[in-house]
Amino acid sequence: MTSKSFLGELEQIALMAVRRLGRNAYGAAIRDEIEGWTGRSLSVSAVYVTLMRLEKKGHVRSWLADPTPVRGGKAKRYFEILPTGVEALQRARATMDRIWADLDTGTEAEVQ
Amino acid sequence: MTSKSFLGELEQIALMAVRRLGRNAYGAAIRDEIEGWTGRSLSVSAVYVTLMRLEKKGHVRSWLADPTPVRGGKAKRYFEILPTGVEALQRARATMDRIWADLDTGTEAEVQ
DNA sequence: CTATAATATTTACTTTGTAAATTTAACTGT
DNA sequence: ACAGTTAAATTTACAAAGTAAATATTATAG
Repeated sequence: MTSKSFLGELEQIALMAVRRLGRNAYGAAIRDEIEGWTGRSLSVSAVYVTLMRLEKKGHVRSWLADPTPVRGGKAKRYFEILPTGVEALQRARATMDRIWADLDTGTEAEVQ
Repeated sequence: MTSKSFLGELEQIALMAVRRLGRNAYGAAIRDEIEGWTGRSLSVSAVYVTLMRLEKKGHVRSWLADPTPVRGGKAKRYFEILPTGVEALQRARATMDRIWADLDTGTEAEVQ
C-alpha cells in the first residue's frame, strides 16, 4: 500500500507497552513488558527497530537521557507515544472489537 | 523465526473472515468481508497468498469446487478454518484482551 | 467465435519482524 | 589505574508477512 495507516502486530504491542510504561519506557523495559504480556521472547533490537520505524511515522517520539551513575549506566533512550499513535491504537482496537462482535453472533452458515 | 505461533495482522483477519463466512468462504467473498470490516482495500491475491500460507501452517484447509454454470463460473476455491486456526485466533484475542485490560488501568506513571 | 465476466494462480516487490554482532558508558575489584 | 563485567543502545543483515500486477482458466453473452 502506498500509505498504510494500519499497524503491524509488534508495532501495536510495542506502542501499547510504551503507553503502559509511561515515563519509564526504554528498550529493555519495553521488551520485558512485551515478554510478560505475550510470552514471546524478543530481542531488544527488535523492539528498537520497530520503535524507530514508528518514530519515523510520527507515532512516537524518543530522546536520549543522561547517563546514570550505575553499573552499565549508559544513556537510555526513552520513548513516548504521540497522539497519532494513540489514535492508531484505538482504531485497531475498535476494528477488532467490531469483528469479534460480529463473529460472536455466529457464522454465516449458522445464521442463514 | 524458528517456530512462531503468532499470527500476522492480515492472517488473523483473514482467518476471522473464513470463520465468519462459513460454507461461503472463497477469495472474493473473503476480500469483501475484510474490506467491509476494516475499510482497507485489498486485492484478492493478497487474500490468497495469505490463506495459502495459513494452509501450509495447518490453520485452514481448502479445496476446489466444481465450476458453476454462471458467467465467469470458474471453479472456486473454498477455505475452512481448522481447530489449530481457531485456537490461534482465540489465543490472539485473549492476549489482546489482557493487554487492553492492563492498559485501561492506567499507565505505570499514573499508577505509582 | 469474439468479447466480457468472475475467478484462481503466479510472480515480484515492499514492509514488518527478528536476532547477532558491535559499540558505549558506567561500575567493581584488585 | 586498568582489566573485567554489566546495562544499555545501535547497526546490519536476513526472514516472514503484506500487497499488487500480470496471467491463466472457465464460463456466459452477444
